[in-house]
Amino acid sequence: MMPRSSHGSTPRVSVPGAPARRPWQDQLRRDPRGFFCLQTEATRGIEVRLFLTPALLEELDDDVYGQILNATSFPGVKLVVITPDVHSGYGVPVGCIILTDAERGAVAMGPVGYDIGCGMISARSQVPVAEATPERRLAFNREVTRRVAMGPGGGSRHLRDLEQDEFLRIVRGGADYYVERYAPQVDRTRTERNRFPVDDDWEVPWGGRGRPERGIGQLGSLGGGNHFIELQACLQTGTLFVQVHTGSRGFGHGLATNYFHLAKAEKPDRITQLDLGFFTPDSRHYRSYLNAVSAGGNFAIVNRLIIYEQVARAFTDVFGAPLDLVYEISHNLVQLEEHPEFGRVWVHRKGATRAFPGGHPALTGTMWEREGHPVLIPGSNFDHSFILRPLPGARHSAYSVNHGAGRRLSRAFAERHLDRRAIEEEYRHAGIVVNTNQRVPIDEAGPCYKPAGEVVGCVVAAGLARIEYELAPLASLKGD
DNA sequence: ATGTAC
Repeated sequence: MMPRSSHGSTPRVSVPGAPARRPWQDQLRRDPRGFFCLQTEATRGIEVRLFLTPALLEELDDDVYGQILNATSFPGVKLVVITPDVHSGYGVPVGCIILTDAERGAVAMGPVGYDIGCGMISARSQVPVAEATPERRLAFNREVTRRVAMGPGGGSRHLRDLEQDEFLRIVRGGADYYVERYAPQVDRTRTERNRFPVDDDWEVPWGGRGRPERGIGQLGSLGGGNHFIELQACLQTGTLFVQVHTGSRGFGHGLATNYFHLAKAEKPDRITQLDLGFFTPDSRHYRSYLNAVSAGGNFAIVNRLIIYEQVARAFTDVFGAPLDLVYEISHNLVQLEEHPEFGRVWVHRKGATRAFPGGHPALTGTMWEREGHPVLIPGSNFDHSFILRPLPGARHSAYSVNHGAGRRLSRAFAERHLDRRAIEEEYRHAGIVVNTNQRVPIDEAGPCYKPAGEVVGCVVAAGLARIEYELAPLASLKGD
């Protein structure tokens, strides 16, 4: 039996204090290419493209506007794109893409964030959905819980006591090194990038502010917050899928913290928080920070591969069949790309996912060159997730789409106003097994997120991507 | 996001 759509029953919760109409909305003009455009004195003449439905626009927090203006404030910005899952971040919105000039522009820190390289990995099976009985959903969660550490502070279970030298080889060599040395069975062609290049003369700032060395013992651990592992039913194939969301743990966080303090020391008058931190090419830390992003990105990729292997073992134990990797991709990075309108640019994706359609030069010679690479979009653990394929229209959004449903309720608001018992009962009724005790982290529950179908619908309507697979949650694992 | 602030 195919599970029914769950997102339709996600209750709309009105956000208190949001005025019915905000003046900045009146400055938006509709562009015939399928987005709203904001280009004013306040944006310094920089074009901001907003991919939003009127309803999603209506519910935006007031401070998102201020954060959009922050996003236009970095030196050498050429374009800012807002995705339909946008919500308030720290200084720039989560759900934005910032293009800066590759030769003279800034590489900005906030638009990469603390969780450098955070992203998704998805796998599919040929196991019919009916095999996932309630008992097996719980068994799957138990088997995964045995193999993967979850929650803040969680440590590595499979690369314990890693020597610093070997850790360095991993964060320098990325998936190329990891797969060759540890996991030759993993298909390396199914990652967004196998390895971000790290200069030989760059050194991890061991012992620096942020202490990135705490990441050494964390390879293969999930983390907390919105990181998760999920067993899913695919509506198109009628088979089981699995999806993982995780990032660079204490390593990326430590690197981001370290370089933020260096940026602050350089421009104490201007840079007061990570979100406003940036380096221009004349900074002595410019190349060094880019190396840190590469190393953090490599950690995140390998972290996802390790967890995927463990989840695949759990899956095989419970369902007696293998998982096949679909794709691995980040939504928190800065990468050098060639853009038809803007030339060579640093593309910062903060809660946004790369979306190269078929025919994009960067895909030439890969298995994705005709149809584009898969794009992995999680919904909440009470809602559907999606695997998309980019379309040529994605050139208007800097070859990017959203990264999820987008938060709608703040964690604090959720803790205060959501009814835990009622929510846990809803999950039980929907047959969604949460962890091994059905305890739903309340600040991560379904109502905390926008309806994924509405958000993805906006991306589809704008011609950025098409839906390849829609996935309903069966079992959800979250730390913390 | 994060050995959950300075």
